[in-house]
Amino acid sequence: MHSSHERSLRAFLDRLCSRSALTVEEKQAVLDLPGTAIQVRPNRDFVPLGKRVDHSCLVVSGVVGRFKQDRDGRRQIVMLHIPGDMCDLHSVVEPVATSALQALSNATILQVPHEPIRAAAARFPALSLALWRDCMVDSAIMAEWVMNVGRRDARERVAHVLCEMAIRLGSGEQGNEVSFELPITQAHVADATALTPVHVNRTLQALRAEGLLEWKSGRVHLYQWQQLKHAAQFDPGYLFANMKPVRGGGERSAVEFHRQDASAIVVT
Amino acid sequence: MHSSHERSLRAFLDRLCSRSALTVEEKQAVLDLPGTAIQVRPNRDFVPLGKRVDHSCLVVSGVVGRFKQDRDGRRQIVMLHIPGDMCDLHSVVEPVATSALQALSNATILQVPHEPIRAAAARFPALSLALWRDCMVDSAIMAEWVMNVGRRDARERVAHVLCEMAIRLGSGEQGNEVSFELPITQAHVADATALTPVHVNRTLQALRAEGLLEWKSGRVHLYQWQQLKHAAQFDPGYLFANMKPVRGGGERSAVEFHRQDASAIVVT
DNA sequence: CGCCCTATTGAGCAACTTCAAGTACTGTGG
DNA sequence: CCACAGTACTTGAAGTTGCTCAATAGGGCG
Repeated sequence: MHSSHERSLRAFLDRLCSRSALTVEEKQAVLDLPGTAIQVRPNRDFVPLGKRVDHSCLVVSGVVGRFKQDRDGRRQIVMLHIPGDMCDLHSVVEPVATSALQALSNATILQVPHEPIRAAAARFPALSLALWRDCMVDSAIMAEWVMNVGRRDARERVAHVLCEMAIRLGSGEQGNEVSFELPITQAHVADATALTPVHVNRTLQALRAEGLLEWKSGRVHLYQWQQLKHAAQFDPGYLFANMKPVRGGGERSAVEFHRQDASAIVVT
Repeated sequence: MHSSHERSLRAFLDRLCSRSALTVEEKQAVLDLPGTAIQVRPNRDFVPLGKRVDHSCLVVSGVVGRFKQDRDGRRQIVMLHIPGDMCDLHSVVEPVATSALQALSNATILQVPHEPIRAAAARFPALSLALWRDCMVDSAIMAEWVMNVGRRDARERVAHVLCEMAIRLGSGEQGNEVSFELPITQAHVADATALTPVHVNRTLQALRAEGLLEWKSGRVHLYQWQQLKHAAQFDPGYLFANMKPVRGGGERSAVEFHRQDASAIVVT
């Protein structure tokens, strides 16, 4: 029991540490957070719209979507969350949910109460900044999604989402090829890209026909990573993957500044 | 000189205090922040994409847009910022800009260096949470924009943006009527709603023909607020306006919980 | 084997775009 | 005070992308 709980928190800690340098004590404070694991069914809100919550939801396994819905039933996924994401971290400072959370596949969620998170943040200012920073990466992703859904055509949109998932899941590239598990349906892709399921289907067929990808039984193969990136107009800078973790706010000496600037946030 | 500088910071402090309860010392720490005011020309980046910045930009006057652009020149505004917004606050924890900042009208910006902000945040944990919370409101707005641009039709999109601006600008309602200054062009609305300028024009004409609004020489009149809200499917909860400011993370006793829940974030 | 969910296909349609021209502001200099 | 220039706004007609509706095929599981 306890070991799986700690493994889940470690995934979250790894996420934090990929962008923020933390001390041993700060890391331990994260690993010491309490939490209760729950199983959630696909396609049912586990955090409904407008709900005031007193815990954040760490995705342990599965894929989670943040949903908006209007009175006509039109749905939009505004964010996808993968294992290691604290999909609800913002609720630490703003506990009223402005979008619903729903699993897209069977998923395990670790509910981490806000109080201990706030206590740790208050005790370690650098940890507070790390959590804040994590939220800002999600924010940068949503900004990119506004662009994706607003200005790109169907082909670019679908390709872009897949490129993003490839990077966020840390899929190992082998040459020009990338592959990863993505246990979601075409209808979910439609909700994420603001297309209809029918059109997502046709778009995927076209990409498949070009030999750019394959997607069956929950596994995506991107056969021509460079070409797909280009087709999607995908520039991974906004994901802040592969960056050098920074301590505190990211302040740096003039020397460091020059040394690092050229290679900042470059992901091939 | 100094009095205008302090007035600008006070606008930002008011924004913070509308959602976060701060002590006198914390408030003073905000007002004591240094900054240099600059004038920026419309339609030219004052923070370019990919730039590493060491200050945040407080909008003193005018309207500022966060822009994404692709290699074909298609543009998307992912966020609008109004006076009192620290449009760049996220750069305190993530100094590399993933979108460009551009004024839409003549604007005055107060550049506030990161270092003193971080120092104040480290000294006052509640202030740190308040800043974080402010960023999360922007994040909630962007989530709503994904929905706006993704799933709503032209009429709803345009109406929704105007409703949002009405609330954020704190426009006084008189009965069913709202009015506010919005010094931006139809082309900017097109960039924000992911439409073409031509179609924005036609959409505004239709709304005007219905008697829902008037927009001339930079002033917007919404004549039928309730009807427009309905037409836009606008629910202002995501703006966290008119909420009761919370201390720290927003933790509350069970008693408070019940007392407040019913009236939380209700904006008519 | 049969059910349910997901994926696929086809045909007609609608919303929004594109291109291209023309009109009305707004501010500036004479 | 008017003429001019530049920007913003408006109009029309034709073209496309993606939607809607509806039906069929495939795949996993009890």
